[in-house]
Amino acid sequence: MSNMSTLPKLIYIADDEKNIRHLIKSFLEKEGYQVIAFENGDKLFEAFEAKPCDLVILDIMMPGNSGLVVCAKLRAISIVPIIMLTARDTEEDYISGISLGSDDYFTKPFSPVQLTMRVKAMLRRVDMSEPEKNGVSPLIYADISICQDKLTAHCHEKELGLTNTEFTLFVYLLENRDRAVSREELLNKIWGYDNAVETRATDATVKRLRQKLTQAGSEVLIETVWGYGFRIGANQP
Amino acid sequence: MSNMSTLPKLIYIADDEKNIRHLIKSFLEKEGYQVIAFENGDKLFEAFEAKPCDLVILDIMMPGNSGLVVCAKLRAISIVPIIMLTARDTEEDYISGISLGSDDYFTKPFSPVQLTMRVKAMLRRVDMSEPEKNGVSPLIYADISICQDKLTAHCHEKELGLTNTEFTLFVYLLENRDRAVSREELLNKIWGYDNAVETRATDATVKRLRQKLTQAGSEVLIETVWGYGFRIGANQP
DNA sequence: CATTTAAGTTAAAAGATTTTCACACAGAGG
DNA sequence: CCTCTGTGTGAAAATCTTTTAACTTAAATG
Repeated sequence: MSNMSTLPKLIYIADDEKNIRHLIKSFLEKEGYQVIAFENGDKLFEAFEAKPCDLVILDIMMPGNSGLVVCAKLRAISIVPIIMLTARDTEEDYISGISLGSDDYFTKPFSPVQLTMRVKAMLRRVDMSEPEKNGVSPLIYADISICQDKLTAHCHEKELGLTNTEFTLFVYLLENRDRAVSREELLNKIWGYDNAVETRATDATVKRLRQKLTQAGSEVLIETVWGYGFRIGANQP
Repeated sequence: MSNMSTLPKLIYIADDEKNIRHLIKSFLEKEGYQVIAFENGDKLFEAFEAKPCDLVILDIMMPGNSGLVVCAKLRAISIVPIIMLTARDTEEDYISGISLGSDDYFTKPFSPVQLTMRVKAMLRRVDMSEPEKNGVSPLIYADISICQDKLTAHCHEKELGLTNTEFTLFVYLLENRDRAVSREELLNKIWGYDNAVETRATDATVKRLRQKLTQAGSEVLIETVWGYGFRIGANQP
């Protein structure tokens, strides 16, 4: 990363599950952010009043004030980007109806890579609006260019029309272009930490991805590393 | 190794079979890592809470909490790389359905050399992401260069297209370029510790390897040590 | 030399893994 | 509700790898 020269961004997390808290914290710290975790939303709010941060991640289901309440309170005093976490099924419907200012939300179990991508994109965006930086440098590989803000992938001006999973997987492979990635790893990073999907789910997604790449006439290919996983590569046209 | 100047990496292993524990331990220690072995996962987890390590190797079938549970617990508090070991057949199906965060897994009996390679690759990767080291120095011998991250071998820009076994065998010979390696040794290190394959398996693999080397026009050759095994060498062109 | 033992070659069999395809299922949006 | 889309699964088909077994060739030995 080249623009990490400025101050590291500060991120607050609130989740009553110690495990999740740590998981998110370590993932984001690896990206170079400064992360402080709280065991409930009220403590986070207190801290925020004392010292505002650049982004907030809030679990909804927590002792004390619900994440929703904290979100509203935060939103009342700040436009800090907020990401909400919800347990699948339990609150999902409830949430989708309400939108009191969170900028995004994830259902558990979420994909660490996707969460990280989203955080990066959000921070990039606020970073951009303050100075007058114009564009984000897209992720480029051979004839493929990816806009992580728009979540689009282009090949020669043509949109690939990737779905969510495909996009995340593709970006992950691209970011690890210098090595082979195992199926296991993909499962954990893309699908999430306690998923219960078969390993072949990766194959299915890769297959669809390959198809779209081929259709678009890209020279990029997802090579198979037999008995292991995949690796990004390109034809020499 | 040139970048071993930093602190030695710390690796935790949990396996109830004393033999396996020691086998892995000695292999990894020979690579310069600091290794601590535990007889079950719970002890490992305790130790990890007290002092985190850089990589974890977990057997699944163990007294006390299953390796799976420990893996999930670890994953919840850390993104430390985890490698799981499973007995073939016994739990494989069971496993394939579950994937709670291990970064990789091996089925017993596994190849010590491959396990070591994988460990090295993983640690190299995390090592790389912290500072801004760019490339990994490839393993080079004569006109052959090997990228252990991509699992590829090149000769004059040309990919050799080695299979898994071929690759592992080749790397092993290359790393022991200064001596002859017996068939027995290869069988143990590459094929695994309690395999039941015929000795001829090595010959078949070496034959294919030689063929691919010749086809690629490499000057590297695998010499035969009569009545013993093989040794790497090269033509003086 | 003849003999014995080891190594190299093959091709076929056996084994694994990946790819493909069709279908089921769930959520999103009319 | 119904339809559409995105996704995961199962099973067959296609591939790719590895092992085995039979046979040939080469090296040592007396």
